[in-house]
This record gives sequence, C-alpha cells and structure tokens, in this order.
Amino acid sequence: MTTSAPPRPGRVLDPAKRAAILEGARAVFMREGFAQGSMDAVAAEAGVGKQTIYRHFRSKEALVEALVEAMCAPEVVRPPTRSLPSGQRLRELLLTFVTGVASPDSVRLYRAIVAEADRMPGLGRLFWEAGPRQVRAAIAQLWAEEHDTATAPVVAEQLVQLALGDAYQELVLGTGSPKREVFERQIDAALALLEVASRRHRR
Amino acid sequence: MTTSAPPRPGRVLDPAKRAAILEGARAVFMREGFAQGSMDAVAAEAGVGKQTIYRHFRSKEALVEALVEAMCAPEVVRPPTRSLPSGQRLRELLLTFVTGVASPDSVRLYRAIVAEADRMPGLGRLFWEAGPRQVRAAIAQLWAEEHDTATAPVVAEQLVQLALGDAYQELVLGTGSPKREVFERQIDAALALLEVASRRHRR
DNA sequence: TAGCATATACGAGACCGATTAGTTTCGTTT
DNA sequence: AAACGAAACTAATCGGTCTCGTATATGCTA
Repeated sequence: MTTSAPPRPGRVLDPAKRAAILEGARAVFMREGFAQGSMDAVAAEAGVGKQTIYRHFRSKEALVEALVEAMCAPEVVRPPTRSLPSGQRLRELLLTFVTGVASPDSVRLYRAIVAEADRMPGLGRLFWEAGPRQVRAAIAQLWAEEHDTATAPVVAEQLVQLALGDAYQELVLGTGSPKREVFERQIDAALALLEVASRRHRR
Repeated sequence: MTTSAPPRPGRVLDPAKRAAILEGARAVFMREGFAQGSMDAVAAEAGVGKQTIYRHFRSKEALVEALVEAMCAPEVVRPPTRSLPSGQRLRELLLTFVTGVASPDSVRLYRAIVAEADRMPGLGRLFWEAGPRQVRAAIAQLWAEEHDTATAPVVAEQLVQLALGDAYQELVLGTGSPKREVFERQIDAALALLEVASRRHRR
C-alpha cells in the first residue's frame, strides 16, 4: 500500500569518491589524530571538495566512525593452515596477530580511539568487537582443539596479554620500537607458561 | 667578575597559586582531556586570572608537562607490610597497584598521555619511568625474595600484564566498568599460573 | 537507438559562528 | 615594582553551510 517514492533522476554518489575520502581521512587522522585532523585537510588529502565529503558523510563524527569500521574490518583473523604441526599453529596465530597489532597504523588507530574514548564511546566498542574480540575467539578455539575446552576463553585472554606484554606498551606510549624477536620471546614464554599449567591441571 | 644583577623589588610568584593552578588543571584536563580542556576553564576552576597562569607557566604545553610530572610522581609503590604471610604480600601488592591504576583519574591520565604520544613523546617516557617501571621493580623484588631471582624481572612483567588483563582494556577503551572482583580473579589466576611454573622450573 | 531535459554530484572557495591560545589593560594588592 | 583578578581583545582554527560554474548519469520521448 505504501507508494514507492518517485524515482529520482540525476547523478548518483560516486563510490570511488567515497573511497578516496576514506583514504584521505585515514592519512590525515592517523597522522594528526581524530581531534586535530581537520575536514579541510581531509578534503585536500583526498583531492576533493569539502562539500563532497559532507555529501557522503553526515558529519565529521560519522566519517570517523566509518573510517574506524573500515580499518578494523580487515583485522578478521583466519587460523593458520591446518598443515602445520599441532603445537606450531597457535604460535603462528599469535605471531601474525601481534605483528599486525604492532604495525604503525594499527598503533596509531589504537591511540586515536583511546584518545576519544569518552567523547565517542561507540568507537571503543566498535574496535573491540571487530578486532581484539575476534582474535581472542580464534585463539580460544585453537586452544580448545588442542587442549582444554573449559579453560579456553580465559587462557586466550592470558595468551593475548602475555604476547603483547610490555613491548606493546612501549609502542603505544611511543617510548621504544621493540624488534620482532622481543615479541617472539614473549609469545614463546607465554605458550610455555600456559602449557605447563595445562598439563598440570589435567593431572 | 660578573656584576650581580640589580636587586629586583616587587612581589614574588606565589607557590600557593601555582599549586591551585595545577589542581585546577588536573580537574579540567582529567575531565575533558588535554586537547579539549581550555586555559579559561583552568583559570576558572583554579579561581585565578588567566594571566596568572601564564606568569607561572610559559604555555599550555608547559602546564600539561608540569601536571603530568606532578601526577606521576606520587605513584611510588611501597611494598605491603612485612607482617603479612609470605604468599599474601605479592597478592596485596598487585591488588593495590591494580586498583590504583583502575581509578578513573589514572585511566584518564593514561588516555591523555597515549593520545599525545607522538606529539609529546617525553610524556610517555616520564609516565613510564614514574609509574609502570617502578611497579615492575617492586614486584620483581618481592618475587625474588620469595622465589627465583633470575626470572624475577620477566615474571614481574607477566604478572602485571595478567593482573590488568582485558578488564583494564575495557576501562581504557571505555567499553565497560569491571568490578573489583574481576581484577581479583585475574590476579589469583596470574599468581597460580606463575607459581605453578616456578615450582616446576625448580624441579 | 538517439537525443533532450533535469536533477544531482562535483571542485573551488567564500562565508558563518563558535572556540581558543595567548596578549593587553586597568585597578588593586603585597 | 611586580603579582594578582577581571575582562576585553587579537589572531587563528575549525565544523559546517552556501554559492557558482561545470560535469554527468538518469528518465522520458521520439
């Protein structure tokens, strides 16, 4: 019964422009932060009129949300190939996760989200659901396959914390640039710790 | 040989005013963040003319640096009373540390420092040295007394990470307000984990 | 299938209102 | 003589809107 809205002729919003705007926003906001980065800067970086941004995004806040969503999306974790020896798969998963999270862009994204945590609480949840939560789920599943199902969720949490460790804090605080080997050491220590405890728990 | 500068009469900068300004800055910046908090707001909060702030601090940046330094300083950790049973002292230390770090003001300070990590890299180091580093040292010493000296530093790192855990991430990201019991559970699990491994390591 | 009309996207840039770091002024206090 | 409170003032930034001239896709008509 609802009459469909009359077809509205004219040009249509160009998806390529939207992509260019998001790319410009990524460059600007990861360089200067969400608060400091200006819409004029985004427009210039994207090679686009400012009004075009507002045709594609309602406001700066909407643009930021779309950007965070886009930057979190590819963080989906796929467990490593099943061909690896059982014990190595978990190590591999942790290593790829940590190297991803330790990349400059990922650190800047985390910083920017933390910075606006109380002004835009939605960002924090968006980030958590798209990134850290899925990582923990993947790790828990792998642990459940190879060890205990009951303790898998809490073990996954602990593994993530230990794998990131102080080295990640250095990155976030900008006080150092730990090498890959540091993370590898932390991961190996974490796995050793948890597996010892698991064996003991299983009597 | 250098002629002493001519005596300069007049009033002297009032230290009480400086303290009031820092207190006002703490209130404002912890409420609104370093970027959003305005100097006018600090002046009002401190009950002080804006120019008085600029007589005591060269710029907003200088005020922020002084504030961070002041807020980090008192975070010195004193190990708990020796009267406690040996096994409980470590738990007590971790608990007071975590509850301190989980306080709203501490979380906001951490957020603010992370937010400006690349614009003001000195803040990150200042914070790390004054807070987390000392906490780790205190924990390591306690662990060395009761267990192994060689592994104490890395164990302290792991204990801190596990004690904070995902609950602290929720606080930082603003996605939740975990109760004290959550942190207690994380601490107990961490201690159990590390002590099991320690006993095994000692053969 | 070709062509015309139309509504909209687009770039550029002026413009508005609000906010803010920092300065200046003035009368008062120490 | 300089600190202090109060408040006006300056210069700059920024989110968002508006206008203008141009480009382009869509729908209707032939």
